[in-house]
Amino acid sequence: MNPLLACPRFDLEATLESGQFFRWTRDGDAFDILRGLRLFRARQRGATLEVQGADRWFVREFFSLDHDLAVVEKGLRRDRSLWPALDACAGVRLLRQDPWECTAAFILSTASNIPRIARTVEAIARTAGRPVTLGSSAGQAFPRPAAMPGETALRKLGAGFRAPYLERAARLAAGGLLEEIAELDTDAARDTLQVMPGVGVKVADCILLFAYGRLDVFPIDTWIRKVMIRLFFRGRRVPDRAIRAFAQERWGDLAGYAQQYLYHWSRSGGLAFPRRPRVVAGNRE
DNA sequence: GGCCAGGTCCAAT
DNA sequence: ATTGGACATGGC
Repeated sequence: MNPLLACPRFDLEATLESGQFFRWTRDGDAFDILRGLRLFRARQRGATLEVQGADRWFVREFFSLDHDLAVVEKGLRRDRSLWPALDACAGVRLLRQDPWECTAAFILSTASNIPRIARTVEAIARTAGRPVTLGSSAGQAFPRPAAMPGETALRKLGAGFRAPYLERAARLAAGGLLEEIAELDTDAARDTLQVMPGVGVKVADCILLFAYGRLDVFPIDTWIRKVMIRLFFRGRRVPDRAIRAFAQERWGDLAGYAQQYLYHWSRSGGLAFPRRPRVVAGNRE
């Protein structure tokens, strides 16, 4: 009844903690995961994944266990500058999230932070989502576009200035906008996503990378900008398009993984950004 | 308390 | 085409 599946080069915990997905909780050595309308539980033992509440196919798809991380790592290792990030992110995979859920979360992500995004997403689900259960644990799925609360309610739930964006985006999603995306090439898909209010280049790229498996996109946020400028542009300010062009040319279809590793690594304190020189007891650090 | 936060929108160069 | 400020809310 509980599927076991092989998961070579996979780190469940690190993947969930890498900031791409917000609907999970830890329960001892297991994780409760809400993906779309499904609640399932996963526990990793070495290269084996034990799952309750979802079939193998669903889990394999969600965790992108079909991605060949050996190829990803080998390709990215050509860049010495990526070694620390690669070492820190072994087994981190890009997920295939529910497109609407991912869209909503990243509309909420603008000028915010992970704990707050997760909190607001959770609040919306508690208010408007369908109850889902798995054995003794229970949760609420994130509401489908048509069931999203209105602007006023979203504000009360902590969406802030993003509330009207989210409401209008939900309307567009309910009209089928997100179903078109899969059929389009990446540039057209990005343009189409940006029709939704609150979705600019960065958010669109996150959606493409985290929900549609477009591994060639390279979302640039403040962390990535900082780390890329430091690693590859000698600390000189450059426009985002220069960073994108660089990533695209350098990493191609691996750019998405490069981004995720750089993001997770830098955010977990990896780069050891030189702190402002501190003067301590007359000694300079 | 002011500043910044997984940006985007809009108006003014 | 590029640049600057506003936008809610919360944490430090």
